[in-house]
Amino acid sequence: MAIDRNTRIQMIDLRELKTRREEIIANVANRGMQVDVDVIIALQEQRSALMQETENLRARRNENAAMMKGKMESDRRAQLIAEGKALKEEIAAKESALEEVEKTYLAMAKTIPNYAHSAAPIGKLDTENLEIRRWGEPTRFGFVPKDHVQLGESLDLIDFDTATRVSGPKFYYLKNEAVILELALQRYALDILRKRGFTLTITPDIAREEILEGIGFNPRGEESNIYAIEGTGTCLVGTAEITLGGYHANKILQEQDLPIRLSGLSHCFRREAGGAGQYSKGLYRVHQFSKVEMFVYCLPSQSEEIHEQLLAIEEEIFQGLEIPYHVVDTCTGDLGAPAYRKFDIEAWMPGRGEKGEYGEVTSTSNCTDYQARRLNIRYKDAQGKIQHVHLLNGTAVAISRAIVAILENFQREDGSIGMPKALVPYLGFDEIRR
RNA sequence: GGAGAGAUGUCCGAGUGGUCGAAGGAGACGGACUCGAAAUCCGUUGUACCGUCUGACGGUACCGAGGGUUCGAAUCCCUCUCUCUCCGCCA
Repeated sequence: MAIDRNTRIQMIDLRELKTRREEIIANVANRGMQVDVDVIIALQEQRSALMQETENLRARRNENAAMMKGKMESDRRAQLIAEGKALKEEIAAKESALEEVEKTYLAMAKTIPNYAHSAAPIGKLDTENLEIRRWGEPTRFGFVPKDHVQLGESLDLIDFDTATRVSGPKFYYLKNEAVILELALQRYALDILRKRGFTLTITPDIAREEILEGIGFNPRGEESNIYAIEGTGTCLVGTAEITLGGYHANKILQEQDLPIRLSGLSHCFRREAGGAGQYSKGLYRVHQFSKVEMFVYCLPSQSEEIHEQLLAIEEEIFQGLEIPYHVVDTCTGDLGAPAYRKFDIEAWMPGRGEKGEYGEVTSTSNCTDYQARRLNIRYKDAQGKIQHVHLLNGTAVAISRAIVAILENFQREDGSIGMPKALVPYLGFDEIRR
């Protein structure tokens, strides 16, 4: 019965499936994904045909029922009832056939990724991302620098061992000045966002599975990075992007209210299943961290410009922290299904790898209408036409990774660590020393 | 956690199984009146999908969600979710 309710669950505009077929096929290939577009088109046609047949039958049923409103001879009535019963069976059969086709159609259609920006570099691996800008030079030391794990231990700032005993691997206690540093970073970022017109929020750390799916996360299954909470239909959020995107789910927004800029401070939980490896130690990849996230709802015509603005804010934040970084334009294979274009900031981390490396600290994506379609977030334009909004997200500061960058870049030969000037007012101290 | 009440369009709110996509009111929009405004009067005012000569149109679905009964369900039955009130617990 309620089949067409599910048709909302789509990502790209499926009405464009046939008209943009070549483009979609090329995009799937550029992203290194496997989606058989022609099978989906065939299913779409089947679905449409079955729908028409079903609807015609329903029209006849309605007509038949309407004829029985008044009084009539019992013979006539008995005849109409018999016809109605026959129709009912036909409809049920047709509906279940339709449901079958529809299920497969939608399941496959959901795997089609968003279109990609024409300027996004084409490539499969993150090593094919394009460096578009570099700020500052990698920090040089007149001594052998330590990594943040050593620094955190010697200065009694981070305790991984106890956290492993209490909570498991990839958890940590922040201690002493590191606690103040976390809070200072949060406040520093929030103050900048407030000046840039964002509404500040602290979001729930738990969200419903539908919302996770709408944003494009996969709440279930082996490969899922998400912690599901048994028996509740909810999950621990992987990022406030989820709760900020869910904020206006199923709403029709007013054009004059756009763009809506939200920032969210939340904990972020990642299972990182099977994520052990070279960079598994330390704060870089952990099960729980705090993050200040930016999220924007806007008109389609605004999204590219706002994407640049989000990147500019991220750069402002890291320049204020005096941390050398570069910006990469993420290649098609590394975009993920919802993103149309994505920029990452990778900060210089002296303790990473042999001689220091850049490591991702922020990421900002323009998801165009892809998430909005799933979350059913629309706006009414001047002509009264209802259209999907564009959604963008970006990291203001992921605290754990920012701490990695600060500890490693600001370390001194005597083992103490200086602090970025911009943070001192929030910290109440300008170095960490034992 | 226990007990009870409820969920209808942008909002409030009515709705004996057929005449209900849904009364009435508010709001919004358009128009009349006015120098202008208020008041008054008239009209318009949901979304999605399928089809189409893509234009106005035709059809189907939607009264919290899912299922059932019936020739026919906003209306009857079952399940779930959410909201409110009271009690308990608690930061």
